Amino acid sequence: MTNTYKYPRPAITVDCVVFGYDGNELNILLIKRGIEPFVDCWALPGGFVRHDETIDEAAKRELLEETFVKNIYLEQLYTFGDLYRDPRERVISVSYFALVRQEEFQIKASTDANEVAWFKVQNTPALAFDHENILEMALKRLKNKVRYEPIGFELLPPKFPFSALEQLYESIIGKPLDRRNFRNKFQKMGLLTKLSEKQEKVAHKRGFLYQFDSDKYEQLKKDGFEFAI
Amino acid sequence: MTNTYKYPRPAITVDCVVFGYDGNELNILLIKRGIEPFVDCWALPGGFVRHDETIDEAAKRELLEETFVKNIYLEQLYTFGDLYRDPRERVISVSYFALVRQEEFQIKASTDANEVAWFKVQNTPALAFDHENILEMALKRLKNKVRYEPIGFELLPPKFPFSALEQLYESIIGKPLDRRNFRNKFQKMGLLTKLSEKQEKVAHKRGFLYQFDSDKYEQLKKDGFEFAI
DNA sequence: TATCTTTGCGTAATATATACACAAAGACAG
DNA sequence: CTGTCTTTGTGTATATATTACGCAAAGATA
Repeated sequence: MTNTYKYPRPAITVDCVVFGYDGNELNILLIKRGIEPFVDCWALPGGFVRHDETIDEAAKRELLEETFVKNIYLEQLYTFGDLYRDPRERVISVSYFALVRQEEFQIKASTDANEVAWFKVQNTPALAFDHENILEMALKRLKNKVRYEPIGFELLPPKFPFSALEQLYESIIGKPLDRRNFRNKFQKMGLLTKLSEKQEKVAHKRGFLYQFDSDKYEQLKKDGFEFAI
Repeated sequence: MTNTYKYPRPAITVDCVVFGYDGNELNILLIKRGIEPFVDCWALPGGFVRHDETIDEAAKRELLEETFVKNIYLEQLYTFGDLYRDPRERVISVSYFALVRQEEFQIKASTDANEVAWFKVQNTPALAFDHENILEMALKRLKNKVRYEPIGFELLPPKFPFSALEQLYESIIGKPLDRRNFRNKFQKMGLLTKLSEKQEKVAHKRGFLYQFDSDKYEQLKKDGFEFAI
């Protein structure tokens, strides 16, 4: 590293891949752009990094502005730095990967004259810029990560029946799991607390609700436990 | 994303964590800084991203300038964007993670009046900026990655005895492995070609040399094979 | 020729992953 | 209130993978 270089410098943005689960399918949050370039095109929520905030703060802020949800699972994904990602000028984008409980989430009606909507991951529209690449990378990361870290719980409500957990895993991994083996494995891990409450308003036998025990998880990790499914 | 923002903008750098293996220990390449800030302090090789190159190209270029090695294993690691990483002004750094065959490598004597040297990973000096954080992250990534992708071969010479492979894995993972189980596992995978050549100039029974068969690996991957050790 | 170090190999014991089926709960329709 | 439908809840046998472990032969050196 020699001396600080001069202008022109690339602009820096953050883009967030926000995953939600509606109890049925894995969804992703998109906004419809109100301005050029790619006006009226769907895109990942994101924006410029301010000079007085870290990149993580920028991601949190953008997410809050778009989703009104705090204390979300958020991690950095990858940085996209090709030359012509943005037709206006050079823009380097640090992408983030977020998981939200779609239930708790209120879609903000048209910020900056933007539409905001959930799309099924399996059925997304064409996206602005290189956002399809970003989404693809996020999906890969989610699929890998869900198998060796208990991040699935970030997508579920705090109390859930076992079947919800299984369906979530199936929809992320993309293939069916054996229900009995899945239950056995999870139960042996001891990360789930069985509540006395049951599901309500279901047209069949009601299942018990469970809670993820994050304290227990932290404790087990210290002893070398490795989550895997 | 609204409109392109104005100056001031952060500067963008790349920093490379270059791992090498000398047949005995895992090493990392550092340069001694010739200018302020952190003059005379050891640091990761890196530098500013030019306006006409992608960030990957910047990393490759910096690496070539420092190491004279091309066609290296190189992947993006993480982007560091805290406000005061660099005391001069705001600098966002995209870090990369590289593996080189230390044998093939020629250390360039004092570029820009800089010293360049290999350090044992277990015995690194204090580093400039937040480079210790970057190194820590790179080490974690390496330890994880070496277990589920055959990247270890990037550090070894093209022909190596089985013991070299085992020692490499042990020094990366940081604990001893059972020699027989390690061999069995690797041999069952079928990724190694046994050559008719043997080790030379060793004061004990000479072992056969092996080669990593990357074509076979690509082929197996297509059929759903997953490398793991 | 004895000594030293490393190579090269296989099997038994244990743990983990997979495959698989049936009875009970509860809503709803008739 | 009875039958039907769907989902819940559970256990075992089999196959597969992981771990632990010891001994003879090669080759250099003294």
